[in-house]
This record gives sequence, structure tokens and C-alpha cells, in this order.
Amino acid sequence: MDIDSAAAAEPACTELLTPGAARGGPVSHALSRVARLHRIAAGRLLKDLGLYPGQEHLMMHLWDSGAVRQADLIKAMDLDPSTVTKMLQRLEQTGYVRRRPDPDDRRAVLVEATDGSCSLLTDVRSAWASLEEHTLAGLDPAERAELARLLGKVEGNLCQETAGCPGTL
Amino acid sequence: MDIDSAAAAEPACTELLTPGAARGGPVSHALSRVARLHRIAAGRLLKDLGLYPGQEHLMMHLWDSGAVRQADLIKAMDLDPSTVTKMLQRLEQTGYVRRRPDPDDRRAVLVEATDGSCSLLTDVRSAWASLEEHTLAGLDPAERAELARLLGKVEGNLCQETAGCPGTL
DNA sequence: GCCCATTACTTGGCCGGCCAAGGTAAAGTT
DNA sequence: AACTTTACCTTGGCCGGCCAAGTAATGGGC
Repeated sequence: MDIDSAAAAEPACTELLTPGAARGGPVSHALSRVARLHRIAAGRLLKDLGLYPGQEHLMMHLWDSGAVRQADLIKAMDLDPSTVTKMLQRLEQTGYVRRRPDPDDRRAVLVEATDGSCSLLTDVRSAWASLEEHTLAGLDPAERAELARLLGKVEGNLCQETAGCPGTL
Repeated sequence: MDIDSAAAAEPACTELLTPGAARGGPVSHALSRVARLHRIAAGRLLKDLGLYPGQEHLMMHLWDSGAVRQADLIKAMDLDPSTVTKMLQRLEQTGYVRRRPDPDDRRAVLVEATDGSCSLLTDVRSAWASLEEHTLAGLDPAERAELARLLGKVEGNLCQETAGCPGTL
């Protein structure tokens, strides 16, 4: 076997491994995978609306709150300021969002959904409803509630020490 | 009130909203938030090791499997090929990964963890263990199992029609 | 042997997300 | 009033992730 010459290519730390065992916490793994799949699913539903996953969160918040100071938006969504800035720049360019300086505070910016964006509202809502249903298919109400409850607890855990959790509002 | 002149700045679609109601499925929302927090928590633990969140998945797989064809790696992780290419380029540059052409197939590339990366193994594993514990703090074993089970079901749901699920292997 | 479909990977572009650093304006101190 | 701190936002850089398009090699049909 001349492939034997490639013996130097062995895993190298196989000896250190109990077989098949770098894999860490099962829930963490599952969470990552599920989150990614969920995001992809959201993306598929959203792309027809001209939105990218993540933007719908922001829009929902704007539809709910009307004109808001950008700082409040950032706090409410608990995102990095720079992230929000860029998202808003793109959403503004596509015409779903309008920004104007806050007359009362020349540092601040007021953000609001444009009239044009309102046509999206229904679609986004139904997309999310469909996503929710797709996600939870085959789970009975009790299981759904339990999942929501457990996710809530986990969120609480991860929020602690991570600082700046929106729930702290 | 001169702010009245800004009346045109109203939410614009408030009328269309049952109050406070663009918000979609509660589980989907929770899932997004939890996933983000989880990723951030992972990032904090990983940055000390010189890894970015996501890379540890790849490394774990490599540690488990030894030298692998990149195509298999892609299939196993169920990621976009281009994503894996870039991650590998970065990991190669930081010295955690080695790539060489597959002698049996000149299109293919064999990937493996370097010896140097082996020192990470322990740390990554403990980081994930700690992450898992942090994530699940306050959940008793039954709840943990239930969460894992429910996430599994959800993953199954989201996999269907999304094609190319690793579980299908 | 030739041609075409398939497979394997790369490149470039874009988005969400983070951090770090910068600039401007408001608020607090002295 | 002048100075310092704090708040608000932007810019630039980087990473994971996706898609679309492109190159190169393999393999199947004829």
C-alpha cells in the first residue's frame, strides 16, 4: 500500500481522543444547527419580500413603535450600534425606512417605517406565522409551550453576565 | 405645538395594526434571540483560543475524523462550499489546519487538523462543556432532555424541504 | 476517442453581526 | 464659562454565512 506513505497525515491527536469525542454539549450543537436552519427558512420566506433575515425584526419593531430614536431601537433590539446603522442604511436605500435628525437632540436620529413599507407588514406577518408553523409542526400545544418556556429559561441564563439584555428594560 | 408639523411622521400603518402586533411567532423570536446569545457566549469562550464561533465546529469534526476530503467535510457540516473554503483558508493561515491535494482525485483537497491544533482540543472541549452548562443552568436533567428532544423535532421539521440535511446521511 | 454532464473547489459580492476607533453634541463639574 | 464626561452615531475592518458564476478534473454515453 503506497497510501501508507501518507501515514504522516494521520489525525495526529487521535490518541488523545476517546473515540468520537470532540463533540461537546448536545444541546449547544442542536441549538446551533436549529438556529441556522431556522434562519435559512426565514430567509427563503423573506427574500420574496426583498428582505434579508434580520431586517424583518427591525421592521417589526418599527411598525410597532412608530418613529423612534435610533438609540432606543438599538437598545430594544439589543444589537451593536454599528449593525443597526448599516441595516438602516440599506433599508433606507431600499425605501422601507426613513431617517431624520431629532430636532430635540442634534446627535440623535429618528427612524420610522415608510408608508411604502406598510404593504410588507401583512406579508411579513404571514411569513412569520408560516415559519412558526413550519418550525413547530408536529408539536402539540403542550410541547410548544414547554419549548417556549425552556427557551425562555435558556435566554435568561445567557443574558446574565452578557450585559445589556433587553429584558432588563 | 410646532412638533405638530411632524405629523406626517406618524407610524403610517398604525391603523393596520392590532395594537402591538407585528410580532410573529413567539418561539421563532425566542429561538433567534437565544441563538444569538448562545453564539456570543461561544465567541467569548473561544476568542481566548484564537477561534471565531463556527470554527470550533469545523475543528471538532476534523479532530474526530482525521484527514477528510473537503467535500465530505462540507457534506458533514452541511454548509455552503464557499463558506468552508474561506474558513479553511483562515484556519490554514493561523496554522490549525493543513490542506493537500488528494492524490487520487486531482480536483479534491484533503483536510486535516495540524499537530499544533491538538493543544486546542482540550480547551475547546472544556469551553463547550462550560458553554453547555452555562446554557442549561437551572434546568434539571428532565428539562434538558426534553429541550434536546424538542430541538431535535424542530430540526427535523426545518430539515425537510430544506434539502441536504446531514441527518440524511 | 470525443463530448457532455457531474463533481470539487474557488472567487467575488453581499448581508447580519461583532469590535475598535473616531467625531460631534449634550450633560455634568468645577 | 470652560472643562470633562457621557451619550449618539458612523466608519472601517473582520468573520460566518449565503448565492451566483467560474475553472478544473472526473466520469459516462456514443
